[in-house]
Amino acid sequence: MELPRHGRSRLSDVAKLAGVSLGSASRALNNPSSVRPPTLEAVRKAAEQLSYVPDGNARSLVLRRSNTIGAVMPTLNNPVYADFLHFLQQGLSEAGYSLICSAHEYDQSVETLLVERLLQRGVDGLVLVGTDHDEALLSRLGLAGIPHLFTWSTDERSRGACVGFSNRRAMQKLTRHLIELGHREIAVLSGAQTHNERARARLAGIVDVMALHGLDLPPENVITCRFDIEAGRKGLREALALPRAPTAIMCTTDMLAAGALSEAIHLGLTVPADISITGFDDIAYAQMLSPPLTTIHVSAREMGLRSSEAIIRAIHGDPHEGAELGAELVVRGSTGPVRGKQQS
Amino acid sequence: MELPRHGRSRLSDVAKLAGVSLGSASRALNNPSSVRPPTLEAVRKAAEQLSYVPDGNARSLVLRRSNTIGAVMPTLNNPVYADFLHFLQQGLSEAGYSLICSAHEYDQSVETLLVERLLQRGVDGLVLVGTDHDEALLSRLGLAGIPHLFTWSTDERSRGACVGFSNRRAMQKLTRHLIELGHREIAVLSGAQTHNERARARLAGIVDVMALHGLDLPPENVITCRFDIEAGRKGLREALALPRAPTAIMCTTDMLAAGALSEAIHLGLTVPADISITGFDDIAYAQMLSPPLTTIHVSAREMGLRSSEAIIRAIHGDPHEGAELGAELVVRGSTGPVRGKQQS
DNA sequence: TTGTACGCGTTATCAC
DNA sequence: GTGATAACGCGTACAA
Repeated sequence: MELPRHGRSRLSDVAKLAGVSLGSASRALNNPSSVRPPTLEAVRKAAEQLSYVPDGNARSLVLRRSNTIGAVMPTLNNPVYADFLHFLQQGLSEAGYSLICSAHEYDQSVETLLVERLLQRGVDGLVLVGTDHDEALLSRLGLAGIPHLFTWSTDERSRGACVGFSNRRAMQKLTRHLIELGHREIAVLSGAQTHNERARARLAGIVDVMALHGLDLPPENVITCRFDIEAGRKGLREALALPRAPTAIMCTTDMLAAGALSEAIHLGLTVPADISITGFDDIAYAQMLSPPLTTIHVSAREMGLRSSEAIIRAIHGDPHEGAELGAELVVRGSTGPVRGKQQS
Repeated sequence: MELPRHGRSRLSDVAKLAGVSLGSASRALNNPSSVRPPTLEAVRKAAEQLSYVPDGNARSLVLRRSNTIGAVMPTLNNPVYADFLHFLQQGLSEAGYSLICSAHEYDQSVETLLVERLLQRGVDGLVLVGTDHDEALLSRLGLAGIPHLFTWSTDERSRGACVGFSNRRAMQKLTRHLIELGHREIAVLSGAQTHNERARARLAGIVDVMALHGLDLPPENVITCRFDIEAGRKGLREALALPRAPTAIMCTTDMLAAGALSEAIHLGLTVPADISITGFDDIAYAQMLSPPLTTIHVSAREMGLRSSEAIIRAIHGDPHEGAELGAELVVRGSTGPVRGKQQS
C-alpha cells in the first residue's frame, strides 16, 4: 500500500479506498445524482476518512477556469478603496470566487506588470480602477478575451464596461456650490494627472463651472500632491502662499482635505470663516472632522457589490454594459460664504 | 498548421516556432544558462512573437507551489487591517507572490470555510489574524504542513509563529494613564469576546490594572458593540446611562472611539473635561478628531512588512519564531484629569 | 547541450 | 451507472 507522498491524498486514493474507479469518484463528488446511492455513500465516506481536498490547480488546468478574480487597485489602504475591496470580496466570495488583490501605487508600469502576473495565474476576470491604462495592456486583454471591468469612473471611457460614476459631473456640483457661496479665488489640491483620468476629470469639472462664470483657474492654483494626509498639509501651506490668496481650497480626495483642514486649524485659521475646504469621496471620517467636511459622497460599498456582479456576468458571457452610479454633493461645515460677501 | 484553440499559445507552440524541443524551450525560459545562446535567442524570439504567457496552473501542478499566499482578515475596510493588508501585499509582491485575501466579518465558521477554500486553491502559505481559531482547522493546518502565521496578537498564543504584540500589556499602559489621571469609574466599549483573543486581552489589560489599584470593573460597565462607528455612538449612550456614571470610556478600537467621541460632542459634553475617551490602534484619523484621540499606537505597516517576510521564510523552511512588535501609548487631547481631582 | 517520455491530479469521453 | 483512458500544459529525469 503506497502512501501519498505529500501528505495530501488524491482522488485516486479516495477511489481506491471506496473500491470504485477514478471516474466514479469524481462524479460522486461533483455530480452526486449521476451515481448510485451506495457508490455515493462509499466515496463520501472514503473522502471524509482521508480528509480529501480536491486540488484546485489540477481542476483549473482541465476546466480552464480558476474561480479566481484579480483586482489591481491604486492602494489598498485608502479608505475608499478599502471599502470597495471589502465589498467586492464579499460579493465574489458568495459566488465562490476568490480575490487576488494588488496595488500599483499610481505607477502605470507597475500596474501593467501586476496584470501580467494575474494573467499568468489564470484569473477568470480582472477588475481595474479607472479607465486610463497602458494601451498595450488593454489590447492584450481584448485579444486574450479575458473579461475585465473598469471601476470608479466613467470619464474618458474608450471601451469596455464600467461600474463607476462621472467624476467630472460630481466635481461640477461641488464647484457650483462654492461659486454660489461667492467664492472666486479657488486653489486645488490634486493628485498627479498623468495616467489618472479621475484626477483629470475632477479638475475638468472645476474648470467647467468656473469658465461658465467667466472665471479662470491659473495653473499655479493647481497644486499637485501625493495621495496622503501629510501631502494635504503641505499643499495647504503652498496654497496660502499663492499670489492671490484663495478663499476656498478644493481637494480631489478626502485624505488630502483632512490634511489641509488640520493644517489650516493648526495655522490658526477658522474654517470656513477664513477659508472653505472641500473633499471628495465622503469617507467615514469626513463627517467627524471639525468642522465636518463638505464633500462628494461616493458609495464604495455599492460599487464593490455591483462590480462583483458585473464581472461575474461578464465571465458567464452575459453582455453587461456596467452601471453608472450616483455621486452626490454633501454640504457640511467646512464650506461657507466668503467673508463680507452675500450668498449669491 | 493547427492553431492553439484558446487564443493562448502554449509552450509547445513556442518550441515548434523556435525549431527546438519542448524541453529546450522550457529550459531556455526558466534556466537560460543551461542552454546555448542561439537556442536561447530563438526561443525568446518565438515566445515574444507568440506573446507566450506560461500557464501558472500547469506550472503549479508540477512544481507543487503556486507562489500564492492566502490571507483571512476580519474585515478589509477597517483602516488598520487595510493598512496591514496593503503592506503585506507590497512585501509579498516584491518577492513574486500574489495575495488572495478574504474577510470573515468576525464569524469563525466563515473563517474556517475561507481557509478551506484557500487550501483548495493551493496557497503556499496562510496569514491569519489573531490566535483564536477553530481547533479542527489548526490541526488540519499542522497535519497538512502548510506554513501559516498568526498576526496582530501574541496573546493567548498556543502554538505557531506570531507577528504581533501584546494587546494585554498595551491596554495596561492605557489604563494606567487613566488611573493616574484620577479615573476610577470606567466603562468599556468592546467588540465581542467570543473567538477573539484580542478583545479578551484588551479587556484583561484593563482589569489587571484596575485590580492593582483595588478597583473592579462591574460586568455592566463592559458594553459589547459591533465594530463600526455607529456602534460607538450607541455604546456611548449606553455607557452614560449606567447607574454609576463613568468618568472615562475606554474603547477597544479607534473606530468605536470615533463614534463615541462624536456622540459625546453631539450630546453637548466637553471632552475631556466632562468625560475622557480612549481608543486603540492609532489610525491615521485619530489625531484629526477633536479633541485628538488618546490611544495605543500600532504600526500596521511594520506588521504587514514583517509578516510578509515571516511567511516567506516559513515557506522556505526557515525556522522563524515571528516577532513581538511594540504598541505604545499616545497621549492626546481626549483624556484629562477627572473634574475636581488632582492628578495623582 | 538537446530531445523524449513521464508525471502532476483532475475531468470528460467514450465504450461497456 | 460504471470503468478505462485521453487530455490539460508544464517541468525534468534520463538517455542520446
